[in-house]
Amino acid sequence: MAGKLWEIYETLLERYGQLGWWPADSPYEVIVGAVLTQNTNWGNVEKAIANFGGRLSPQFVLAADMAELTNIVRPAGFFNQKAAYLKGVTAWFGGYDFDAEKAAKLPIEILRTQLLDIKGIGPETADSILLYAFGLPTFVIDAYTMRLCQRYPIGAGKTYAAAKAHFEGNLPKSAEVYNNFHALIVINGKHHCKKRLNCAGCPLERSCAKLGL
DNA sequence: CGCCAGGGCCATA
DNA sequence: TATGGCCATGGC
Repeated sequence: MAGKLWEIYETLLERYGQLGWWPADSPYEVIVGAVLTQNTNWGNVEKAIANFGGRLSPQFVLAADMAELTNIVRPAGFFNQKAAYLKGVTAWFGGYDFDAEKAAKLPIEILRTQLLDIKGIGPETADSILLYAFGLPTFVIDAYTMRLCQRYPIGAGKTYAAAKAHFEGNLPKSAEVYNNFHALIVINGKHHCKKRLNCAGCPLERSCAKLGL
């Protein structure tokens, strides 16, 4: 499995190591974090998670009234929408008895379609849930990944679907690889490949074209 | 003070 | 199908 993509993976791996990633303690917390982090700094998500005060569970979210849930979620921004989104995705998860292993036994395309039908769950949030909560092999394309694709000459395309197809078509179909690779892209994005780029010390700098800024 | 952060919905053409 | 406005907090 040669190619530029694999080179990037190995370069990032050498720098940051295996991350085995998503900062959460349970599949459901991954789901909540995936919604709350939409266009939002992760630090704000942590504040919102902390506001649950150990009560974070599907049962609590379903039972909470909107005013309370909105208040808990407030630090993550877009709180009115996100509180409603959490209700929706949690109700869906209830269809699988809040059991990630049970859900993961279904075909991934079925689950993905179901997730995309939920208001507030778009492609990135759906793929984050499938990969990081359920351990299923789907590649997550986020702002950091698109930015990398724009600046680094790998021909991944411009749309979410094109980039996802490019990554999945040039990597072994492995949830472990997808998980770690996406995590590495995010970590490197936070350190270096931000909107305003910070190339000093970036492990990819030698071969990066810095296209589109 | 302005910019930015691990998106997605909806109206418009 | 492709843009553009909108949603909102907190750190820097």
